[in-house]
Amino acid sequence: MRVSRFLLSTVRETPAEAETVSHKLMLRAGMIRKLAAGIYTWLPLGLRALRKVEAIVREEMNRAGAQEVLMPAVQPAELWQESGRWDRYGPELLRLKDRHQRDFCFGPTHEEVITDLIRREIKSYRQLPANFYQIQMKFRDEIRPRFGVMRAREFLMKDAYSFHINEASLGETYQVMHATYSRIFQRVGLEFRPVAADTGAIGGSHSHEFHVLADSGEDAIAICSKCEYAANVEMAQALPPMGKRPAPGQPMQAVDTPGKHSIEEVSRFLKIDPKRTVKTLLVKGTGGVIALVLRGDHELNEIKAAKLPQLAKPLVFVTPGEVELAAGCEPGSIGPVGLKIPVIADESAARLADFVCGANLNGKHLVNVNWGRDATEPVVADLRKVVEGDPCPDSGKGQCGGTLSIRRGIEVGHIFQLGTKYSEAMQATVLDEAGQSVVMPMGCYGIGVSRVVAAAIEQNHDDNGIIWPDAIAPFQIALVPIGYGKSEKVRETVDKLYGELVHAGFDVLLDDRDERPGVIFADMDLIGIPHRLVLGDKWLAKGAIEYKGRRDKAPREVPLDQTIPFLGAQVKK
RNA sequence: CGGGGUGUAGCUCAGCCUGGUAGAGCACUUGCUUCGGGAGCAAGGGGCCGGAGGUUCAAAUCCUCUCACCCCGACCA
Repeated sequence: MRVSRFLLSTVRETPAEAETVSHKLMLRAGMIRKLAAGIYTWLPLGLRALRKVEAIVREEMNRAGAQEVLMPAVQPAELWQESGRWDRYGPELLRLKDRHQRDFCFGPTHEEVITDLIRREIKSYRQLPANFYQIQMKFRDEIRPRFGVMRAREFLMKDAYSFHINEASLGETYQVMHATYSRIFQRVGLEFRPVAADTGAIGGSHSHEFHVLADSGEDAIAICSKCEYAANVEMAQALPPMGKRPAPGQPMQAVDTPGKHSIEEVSRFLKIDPKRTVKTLLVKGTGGVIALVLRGDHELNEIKAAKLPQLAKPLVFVTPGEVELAAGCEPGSIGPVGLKIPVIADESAARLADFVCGANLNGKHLVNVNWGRDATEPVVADLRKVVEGDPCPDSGKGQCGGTLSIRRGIEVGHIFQLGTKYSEAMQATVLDEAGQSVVMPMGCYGIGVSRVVAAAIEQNHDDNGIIWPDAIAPFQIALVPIGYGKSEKVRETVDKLYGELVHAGFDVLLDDRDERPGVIFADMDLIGIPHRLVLGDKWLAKGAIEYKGRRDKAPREVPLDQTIPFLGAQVKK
């Protein structure tokens, strides 16, 4: 492609609306333009990257034996009423009426449509297992679209749905999809982790999210230094500390801590490690108020806490007034000693001896407190968020000896074992070997294709712009002539080389504009072309060409007649 | 949906407080010079100041109402 015939809409100044790096760079590089909140046009440059991601996804899905279909974006309400989601999905479902006032929606996902299709088309266990996918625009009327295409309302998604005769078959396909997703993100060229995820409202036994690691990611992920363990921090199990609780030492004693409330204030005032203190949080239980106790340096994991049977379903903290009633003091001075309400302590807090806690009296704390002796032995549970350096729970496979580090991630894929949630509601059955009607267990597997593009930029950029991984770069090679308009020889040589490169199968962008070199270099860096060739009269005289990889600090010289084999070795296909 | 903010040239913004002929830089067009890291000079095109009402002799500016967009929270590929 020649730049003179390509819509290269780079802008020097960052549009005010953009906040994140990928959003800024996608606008500046001329990849996308906004039409409305969360709704974007993909310009030629952006679409090239998007299509490359799409192609990799399609190849790997096909390789995994999935069949491509294309389902309608607009779907009749009846299907959604049948699955029960017409009412449950809420305002995120964009609803519309046709000229006959019949209800439709713009598909945010396609479980209903595929289940309807399959219950009509598949009758026998002989046709199973079967896995169908599509790559198609979805619409979700997000409360707050942001970060450009990272969280758009309209976005390109690969969604796949598998159907099975039994759970064992579902488990097998799930493993295949897990491996397929890993291949996909590996090929795209991103640093990623499959992460154990909460099955939550959707139910089912297994779910993994695939996260691209990037500092700007919205999710915190705990990753093991030694093994493959990775989990959303919300999910990551905190192992109980090793060994037994030490025996009580000193007798308990009340101390004045005037005006000191937070753990930080109290521990600094008493010159004590926050690890020797506990914090007490009061929440609503199914009966009355319940106290949750954590070690001072730990934070409550609200997801874990909400799962405790003793607690009210959405986790609710009590008001300061209710704290006064239950503990007899302000929130900064609560402690487990003498509390008349049930106490649930995190494993680490329960393992402390001679610790510091609030005295349930304003301005006072207790030191050398011990469970059993001073405070009632608490119910023990895993309540806290894991922190950097925690031992790896090792997916239950024994001790790997690694420690956890906390990284940020962008969720680009999610795989689920759905079970029979939809097939049951919509009566998708087949006959098994014995001629019995069986409800098909299902799996579903999504990849945010357009989000992958943004995530790739979040992970790969510098001050000058995007740095594409070779596999999804809109162009692999930037061919930059110096003096294209002036030097007949340069033009001839560059045109010839361009033809040869294209013939050799490279995606080449020839910048044949009558621009100063600085402008061209800046543009090529901004749009992130991973390999750059520069040719001018001074190189021609040497019979050589200049090559620079986008990440390289300095360019190097390549004999002109070696250009193609040289690039063959440089460019990853 | 709650809280905060912004709408003026294609982009980034000034002008608004204190009403009186709509501006700058970048981008765009033309010419000349320049030519390995976002050039210089000159000339030019481009605005219903988000929209609707009002106050006033006079409104980008003051008032009311609307719409759109952005940022912070709960959701998700």
